[in-house]
Amino acid sequence: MASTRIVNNIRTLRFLAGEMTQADLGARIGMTRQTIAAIEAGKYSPTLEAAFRIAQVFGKTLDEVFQWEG
Amino acid sequence: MASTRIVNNIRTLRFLAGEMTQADLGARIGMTRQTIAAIEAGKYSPTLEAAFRIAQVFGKTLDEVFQWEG
DNA sequence: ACTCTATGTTATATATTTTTTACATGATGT
DNA sequence: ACATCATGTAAAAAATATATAACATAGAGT
Repeated sequence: MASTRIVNNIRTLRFLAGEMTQADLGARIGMTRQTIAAIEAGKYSPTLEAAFRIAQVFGKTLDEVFQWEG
Repeated sequence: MASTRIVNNIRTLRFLAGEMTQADLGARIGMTRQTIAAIEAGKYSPTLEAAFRIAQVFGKTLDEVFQWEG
């Protein structure tokens, strides 16, 4: 359960995108709502490919969506 | 063996960083040289956390190191 | 020719992410 | 009160990433 040191603003981005739901986001990128929830909660860090797909939905770069607390 | 659609310039960055070796890079971020080799070759996409560590070694942002062929 | 060093590659094991299924709760609407 | 919807959460299975160990090759240096 190694909670990651990566934070993200997916929640905010969903809100700004017309209150897009976790399920909607998941459906758009072929991922379940549970996985979206876990990533938002920082339970584990997604695959780079998953991260790219998420960022693309919001038209953002990776670094705009995810930040690393080195 | 689902080869990923993510490309990277780790190889170039290693070269520019004084021909840093795969083993050196791996040691710096706690990863084996085999894993570095596989990532360079695009055999699979790294974890977002692994990607952050790699980018940090070269002082680059994620998007400068990894690009997505959407 | 020999010895290093860096890299490629493969097979197997371990760790981590993601899916699937299921149940729970709070908010909203009828 | 009831139904619906978004979210939280958890356990087990499936998929994927990473480690470890081993063997191979090509290049540089002696």
